[in-house]
Amino acid sequence: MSKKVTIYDIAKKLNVTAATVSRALNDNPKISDSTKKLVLETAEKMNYRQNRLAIALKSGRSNNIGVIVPRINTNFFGSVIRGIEEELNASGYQVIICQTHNDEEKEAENVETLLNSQVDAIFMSTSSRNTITFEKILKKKIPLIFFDRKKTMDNVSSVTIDDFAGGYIATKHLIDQGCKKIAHISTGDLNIEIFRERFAGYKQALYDNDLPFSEDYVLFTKSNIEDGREAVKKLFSLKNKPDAIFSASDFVALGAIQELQAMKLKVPQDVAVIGFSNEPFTNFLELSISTIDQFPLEMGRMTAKVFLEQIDSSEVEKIQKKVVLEPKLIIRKSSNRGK
Amino acid sequence: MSKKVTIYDIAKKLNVTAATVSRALNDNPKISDSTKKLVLETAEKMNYRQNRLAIALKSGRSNNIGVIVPRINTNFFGSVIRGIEEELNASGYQVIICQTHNDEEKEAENVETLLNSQVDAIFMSTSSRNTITFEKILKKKIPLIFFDRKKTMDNVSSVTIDDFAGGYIATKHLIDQGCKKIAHISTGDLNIEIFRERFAGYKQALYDNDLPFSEDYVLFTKSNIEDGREAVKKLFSLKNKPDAIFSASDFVALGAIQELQAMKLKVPQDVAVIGFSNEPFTNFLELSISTIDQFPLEMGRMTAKVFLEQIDSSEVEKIQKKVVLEPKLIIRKSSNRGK
DNA sequence: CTGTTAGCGCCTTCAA
DNA sequence: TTGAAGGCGCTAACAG
Repeated sequence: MSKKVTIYDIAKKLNVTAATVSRALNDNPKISDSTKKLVLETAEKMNYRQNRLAIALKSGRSNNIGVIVPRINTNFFGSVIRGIEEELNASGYQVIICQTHNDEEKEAENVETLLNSQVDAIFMSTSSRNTITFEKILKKKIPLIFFDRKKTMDNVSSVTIDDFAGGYIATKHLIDQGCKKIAHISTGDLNIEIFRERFAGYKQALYDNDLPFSEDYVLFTKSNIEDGREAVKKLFSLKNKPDAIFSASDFVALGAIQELQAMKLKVPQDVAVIGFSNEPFTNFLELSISTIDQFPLEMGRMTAKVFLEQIDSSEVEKIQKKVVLEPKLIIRKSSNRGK
Repeated sequence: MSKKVTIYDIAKKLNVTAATVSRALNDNPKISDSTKKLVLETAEKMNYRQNRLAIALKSGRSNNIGVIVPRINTNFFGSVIRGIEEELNASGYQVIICQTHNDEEKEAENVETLLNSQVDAIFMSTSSRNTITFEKILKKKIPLIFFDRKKTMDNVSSVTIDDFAGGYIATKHLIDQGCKKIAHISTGDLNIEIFRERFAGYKQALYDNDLPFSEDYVLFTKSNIEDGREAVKKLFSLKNKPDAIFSASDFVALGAIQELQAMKLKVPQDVAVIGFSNEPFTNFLELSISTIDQFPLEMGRMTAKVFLEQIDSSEVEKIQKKVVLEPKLIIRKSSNRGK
């Protein structure tokens, strides 16, 4: 009652061959309705369950997709993965999760393992500087799709938001509130495209509105609350203090606000603040935080869709699709001076 | 350069047999150092990568673990999965994620698919009332381990927190603050053990401290902020209004506090509030919310460990281990009246 | 419509 | 120490 039931077992019982059983199970037209029905019934009765491993080995397709993220327990990545899982599951795929903790080596290991597992594609939000790991994937002819933290490469699809636009509209919004001395706190280094883009959007907005750009107003930190507090301490020790902060992270924005309030500065009157990501907590606060929505759920769904389209299409031409979602400005109390 | 390299390819190149290659690759002692070295080098050179599917089919072990949760993009489940992935990855396992959205049918489907995929174990936080799905798993002799939302069954391990204790210490804490009319907002129905336990802990604490229990003070809702607001409206339309609320969800606690403040009631002076889960946002608020920490990361790690121990041990006796973590009371502003 | 055969990539006896 | 052969469970020609 516990050992595995194979198609041979049910073939034996019915005095037919395994091929017949296989055909019946797969709705193959070349089979009589009577035997098909018989097979299906006994399969049910014997509690048969197909072995996807065998099918995978035979067909060369595992129906598994590998997803690599820095870590899974953040709202952003959790939501992206949720979107991926939902979309893919409906098409019969399963999702294998890997975390890198922003470690390049770990990321390379994960890729290696996923390739060994014969995944049909790899979706990733990369933490790597170089691209050799990715070339390994492409060499294997398996689709690689970036989401959020992409790397610009040929033959690779990606789903991102327009981070430049995100940085731009965030900064423009602060300018519209009357701010003239806008600081920017960036998280991570500029090797990561998304942060480089947000920074570029910030600069462009300043430029377009005839505001000077100052190196002193740009800080690079990690993405923790405490980093936000530290950043504010530094910014407000300058002789020429800023009157607004555009943070590339909601957590840093929160820390910044906490520190500003500790310094008895009014938000948004004295200093307007806007974050990035629309983490749920930004809306729970008494002083709710303005931010940029990245639509992680849609990003995940879209990533899955891009893959599904890609495999549906003729293998002849490799499609590479660069989907760019529009970020959305969400104005809340931390930056709203009522125009 | 792109087609799959198998052990046969490298065998051919070396004029040996695939078996020899296999042995070399697996550090089999029965092989000369020279050929082993040669094989390893050419394998490297030819960019050989083992096919885990084939090994899985051969060995009957896929080295994949299925994890089933209601949904992945919450801090709690995200953190549990993170813990699981970290612990398991170190032992060469990969994690396949499935979401149920609290739907029993979906859960059954997920189990079915995972079994077909020959996962070596299933970890789950169940949304089901009945246990027939689980019996299918056990019949297949593959380990089933519950975490958080368990179902009491034989031959099944589980890792949970002591939800009874959680409900108890939360309620006791409110009593210690001088509250006498303590309401309880439960999320989900009482078919889910964790909520039943928290509720039981609440009642026991009242009983032990000679406080009366009243049905009027117990509400069942979903787990959204809005539900918390609604619950408070109901509770405060009673003639005999409560002076404290123990919510089984942080989100509901937040909604409750918002509504209380809207009603011009002081928290914690007029009404003390405590939530459950220690969602990060509870600590970000100006009026930080007291809560019960469930140690999700540890829970995930422990779940993985229980599994690893289980397979290491002799197969003869099925170990079933019921690990119960101690929840921790976290006192913050929403309930702290300074004794 | 059904049976036979072969093979996906690997490991593991059993011989040599 | 190495080779030969069989099989994990399934599907896909190719026959009949």
